[in-house]
Amino acid sequence: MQSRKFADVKPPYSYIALITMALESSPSGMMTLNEIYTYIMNKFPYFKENQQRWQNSIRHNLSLNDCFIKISRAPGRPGKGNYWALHPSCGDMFGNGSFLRRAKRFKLAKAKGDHSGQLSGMSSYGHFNFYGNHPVSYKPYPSFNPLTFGSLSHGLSQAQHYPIPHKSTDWSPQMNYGSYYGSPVGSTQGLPSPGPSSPGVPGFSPPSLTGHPLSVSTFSATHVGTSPYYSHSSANGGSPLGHSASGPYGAPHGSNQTLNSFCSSSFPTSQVGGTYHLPVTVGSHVQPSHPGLPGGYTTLAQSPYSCAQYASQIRT
DNA sequence: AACTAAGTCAACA
DNA sequence: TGTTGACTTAGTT
Ligand SMILES: [Mg+2]
Repeated sequence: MQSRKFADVKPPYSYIALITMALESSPSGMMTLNEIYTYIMNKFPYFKENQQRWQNSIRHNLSLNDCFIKISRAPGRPGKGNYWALHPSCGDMFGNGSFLRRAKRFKLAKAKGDHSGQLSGMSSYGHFNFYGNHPVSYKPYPSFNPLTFGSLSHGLSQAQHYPIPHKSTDWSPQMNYGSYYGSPVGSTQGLPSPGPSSPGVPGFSPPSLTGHPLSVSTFSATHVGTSPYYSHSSANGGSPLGHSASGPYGAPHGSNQTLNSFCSSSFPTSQVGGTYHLPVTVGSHVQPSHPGLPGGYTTLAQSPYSCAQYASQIRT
């Protein structure tokens, strides 16, 4: 009788739930608009149709709701659009047992003057630094010791990480929709699959992407080997990272240099306009394989998440 | 019925 | 791609 096909039934999730589902599935916690589209379409064939309509709604929701934030692309990273992520304090938005209608919206306190960015909701991230729109001075989180990062200039070998767990909502359809996947309630069929692991990149030990993209954390990634990347570069041309090298990196492409790279996002994320920018505090030590040649230091990348971005970029 | 979350259409940057 | 407003639909109280 009901020859209604799976793809004809609208999934029992609001657009906000769908976006959240997509972002949670991302190892980095971030996705571009198009990646969100793709995720939703792949997961729910229903959205293969009427794309103009629902994709408009997706954009509308991203902009309108404070639970979704915009994170700029890493400098020099090609591609269109910014990244989107969950606001680190939006908590569990579906605790009321409905993926269609939340009990309350997640709303930030009204922006007064220019000192907005304060939260109205309870944070589920105890260690999150949030200094959203603070104009000038950054105030580190209590458990964050600025002195920890004083050693940047002599190379960081220890990882300082403030673990902030990824969110992992159980997206199982609710009671009334238990048959959505054509299987008993409680089945995990059709649920978001763990995202692909970040690609490996020479010179970078892939950082573990646990935590929120905006979380303050440091990690180290040491690698010894050939460094084909760090030739002298200007603007954003020479370096595949899109940064200009400031150290004594006159070495020709492909020459043997010992590269000890580390990443350390030591400063709070900044917010300019509505857009968040990841810290640019990643560095590397270069020790030339031939004695006598100077080593050096340069700023290369951003946070672990930026590194992951760069990683996929370099891979190409 | 009032209140509020969510969906649609659409202008515009 | 992203923001915003006007309007509609619909769930909660
Ligand atoms: Mg938003």
